Amino acid sequence: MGTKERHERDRHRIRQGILDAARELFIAEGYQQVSMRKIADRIEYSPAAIYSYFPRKDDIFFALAAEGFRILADGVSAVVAGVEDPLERLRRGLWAFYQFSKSNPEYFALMFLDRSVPSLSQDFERFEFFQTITARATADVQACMDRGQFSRKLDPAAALHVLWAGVLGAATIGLAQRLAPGEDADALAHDVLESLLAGFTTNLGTTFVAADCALMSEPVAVRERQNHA
Amino acid sequence: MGTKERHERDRHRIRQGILDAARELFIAEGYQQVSMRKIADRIEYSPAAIYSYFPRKDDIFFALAAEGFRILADGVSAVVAGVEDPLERLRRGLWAFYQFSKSNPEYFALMFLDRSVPSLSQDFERFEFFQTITARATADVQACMDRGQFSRKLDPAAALHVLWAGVLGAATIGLAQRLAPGEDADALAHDVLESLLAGFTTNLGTTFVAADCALMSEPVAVRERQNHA
DNA sequence: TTAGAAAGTGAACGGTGTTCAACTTATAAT
DNA sequence: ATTATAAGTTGAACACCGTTCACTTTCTAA
Repeated sequence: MGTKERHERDRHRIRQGILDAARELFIAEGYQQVSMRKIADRIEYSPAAIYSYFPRKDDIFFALAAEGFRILADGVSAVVAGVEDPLERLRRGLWAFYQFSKSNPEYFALMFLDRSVPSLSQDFERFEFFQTITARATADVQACMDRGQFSRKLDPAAALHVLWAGVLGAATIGLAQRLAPGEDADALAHDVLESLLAGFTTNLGTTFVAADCALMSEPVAVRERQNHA
Repeated sequence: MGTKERHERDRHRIRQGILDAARELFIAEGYQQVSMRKIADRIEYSPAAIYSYFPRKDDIFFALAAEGFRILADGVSAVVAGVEDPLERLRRGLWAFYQFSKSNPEYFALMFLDRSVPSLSQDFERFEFFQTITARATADVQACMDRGQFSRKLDPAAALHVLWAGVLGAATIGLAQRLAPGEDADALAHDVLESLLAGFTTNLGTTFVAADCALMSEPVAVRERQNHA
């Protein structure tokens, strides 16, 4: 009979309980404040019990990041759905990305900023996120090129990365509160996005390969003179 | 007699020793790995002794971040020195910023990414960095506008923030290794920078105020349905 | 020489991630 | 129904962490 199945269901239920507790702490107080003991308190288990569900604390955050990618992908999809113009689709999708950084700052930081969960770098869920979202977005860039809204010299995948990096930077600044007081993070994100899109209409020979990159590479000598007056 | 002065010198010397030890650990192993006890071991004092020089651990990182801003400002200044063309000055300065993120990743993360040292948000040294560097860079943007290299509709300060955000985003992606394998962070940074500069030549009505920002603001509903199959 | 301040320390507090021998519980086989 | 075995859970411990504080040492100034 289905005792095995019941067992599996129970395990899954507890696993979800751990994730739920972790997520609540994580969203409310941030990555640093989530501890195994706090999670254990919340689910009324001992801290050691968690380790049979998640061998390392990082694995919990890996799972949360996977959730984050799903949430982001859903959000972007929802915003883009039904919009015909590819340029407008790009605009809205990227703006949804920025909005995600505002409404889910902890998720955003975990997914794109934080380097203390190294397993995230070769993420699996991120790969799925890339599949569903970037494939569509790359096609949109291509469509913009075909329609003459973008320069035909662009590499669509590279161009998308550029847009992504720009919005990521604006979101990061907004999040880290590294703006002078009075600056508006929304305006910054908007301007970055529009500037990049405007740049893509230009066909003034941007190569989008690392071609003339070497010319700029003369690295800045910074490691010296760390002691000042 | 100068016993008072000697005392002050001694205190300064030990203070520097603490910073040196912290910096070595910090550069070699990252923010997370620096502990008061490790610093104390290195300078052969007890952990408690540090607290009379730096009341909180954060204060050490605040001081390190101040160093970082000095190093960055010097690096950018050195690269920009002697270059006449304002556009080229911007290009080189921003590229130096990107290079800084590669050669001093821990400094970069501490200064621009990390949110766990909240005192950094209202930094004093950062203010000086803004004074020296952004004043000059803003003037360069203005010069580019005057020469017709940039659209005359730009707000120079806002435009500089946009450039900064773009490069920051590319640097962040390079640092967090959130790129698909095979992608080149240098090429990305280069492309972001050139795309933005290209966008600034366009005068297709980018307002650079949060004006039409509201139109895009329809926030993405993401907080629901966090449980999937 | 001595009073007093300054500097430095050891031990502790409450926290962290993680491990492991032991204990309890529930299943499966006899 | 009893027992052997597996699964699940736990308390205690280990080695860390930032920080505090009573105490000792060291040095200066009177």
